[in-house]
Amino acid sequence: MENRDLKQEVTDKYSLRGRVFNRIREDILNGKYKDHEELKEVAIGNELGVSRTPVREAFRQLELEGLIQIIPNKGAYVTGIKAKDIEDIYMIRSRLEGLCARWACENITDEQLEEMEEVIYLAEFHAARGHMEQMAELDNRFHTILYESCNSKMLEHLLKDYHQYVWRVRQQTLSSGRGAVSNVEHKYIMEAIREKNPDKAEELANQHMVNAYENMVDKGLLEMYD
Amino acid sequence: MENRDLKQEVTDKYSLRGRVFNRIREDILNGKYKDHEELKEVAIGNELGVSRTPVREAFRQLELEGLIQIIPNKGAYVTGIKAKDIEDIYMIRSRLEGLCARWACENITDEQLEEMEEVIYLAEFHAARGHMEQMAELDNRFHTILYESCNSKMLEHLLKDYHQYVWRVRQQTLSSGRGAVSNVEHKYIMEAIREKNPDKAEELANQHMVNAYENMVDKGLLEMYD
DNA sequence: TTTGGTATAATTGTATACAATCATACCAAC
DNA sequence: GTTGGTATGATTGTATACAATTATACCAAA
Repeated sequence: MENRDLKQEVTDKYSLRGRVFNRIREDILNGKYKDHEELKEVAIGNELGVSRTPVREAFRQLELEGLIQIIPNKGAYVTGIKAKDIEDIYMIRSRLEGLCARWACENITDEQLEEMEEVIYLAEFHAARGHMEQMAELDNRFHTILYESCNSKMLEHLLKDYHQYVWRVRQQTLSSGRGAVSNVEHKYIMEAIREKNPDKAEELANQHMVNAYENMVDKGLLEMYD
Repeated sequence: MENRDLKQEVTDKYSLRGRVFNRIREDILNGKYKDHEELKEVAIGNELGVSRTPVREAFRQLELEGLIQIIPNKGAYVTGIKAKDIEDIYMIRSRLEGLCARWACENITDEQLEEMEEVIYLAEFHAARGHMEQMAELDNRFHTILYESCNSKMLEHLLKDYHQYVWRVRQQTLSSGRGAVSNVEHKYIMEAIREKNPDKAEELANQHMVNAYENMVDKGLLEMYD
């Protein structure tokens, strides 16, 4: 399973199926295809200039990702993200990011720790100036480093999936004033990891997710998802 | 996403792709296809009496399940389960079963609680008589009820996936004398859920998984996976 | 013997053709 | 008007044909 993500990346870049998969995934996450909308193989094939075969294969993958539902002999329907899904994902992530931070305590490399510190330092800078674009990018980088530092391809893959899945919601969260607070929490998590305190790291990372979710609820950012 | 599993089941039963998918999945989990073995589309198609198309679609799903790795223009290779994967899964499950038990406290129905109690009662009976087959089945039922009682399709689906994934290992665990102990832990979890004590339920379910894993390590059941 | 290259075979990637299933429209019987 | 059924069209399921890529075998040159 090592290199799985790398190979996947290669596939996505060079095969028609991979390009179709990414395209539809983005279109769903960005709201081009709305909830319950039917995706027809020929229509999408024509739109992207490919035949039905790669489209069908992409559909099978999208189904397992939970983004569409395929009803045999009927069709493929978009499974829009709902407020309940977001809540579930954030709670699941809270437990798993906690576990990830715990494992990072014994597996993180010096290079990763250094990069984390740099990311947090940079984020302080951009938070003070309200640079939302950069904040989103740095938040991404912090979590990606954390996921990769736990030495578990299983957990890393799972967390990256969920992270992607709620991407659109996270954008809004960060641009709603929580960026600075979030970054302070990142700093505390990093410090717990650096001092190899797994209980503290797990608890902080766990709480970090709960806070992020509660912020979204308070700001009413989930009301549009029902 | 409601009914996703149901529909999936229908697909698996009646479509060639579904049958191919299940068949290969089983063959990998049961060790017929060994680690790093190459799966060829035509060979498997001939063996099952179908063309390459349903085989290819099944491959795409198996890849996302992590059971095979597809290298573009080269082939599909079995990703054998490794001892490290099992450890990761059990630790991930420990956190998630804990969360599941917590949610069950406020969402479980009276019928589900009753069925749980029946399962535990029956398991006491069979444990005393060393009926391994029945113990495995009842363990399955307990966890399935628990997963379905949390009112989260997301978490339910995730836990069912992992549960399936480590199925073979679990068989051996239960037939190694832990069945009775495991069932007592089930009873405590159920009681915590019945008295609506989420903190206790989460902690007990969490520890239940850790215990199951440590038992496997002690009994040396993981040594064959490297 | 080793190395390099070319031809051939094997395998996957994609497109298309045909079969099976499902949705719709229309008409007849009541 | 409503119900039931049949015919038609649309859509998915599967098989197959062809293209592109990769692996293998063999031979020639060093």
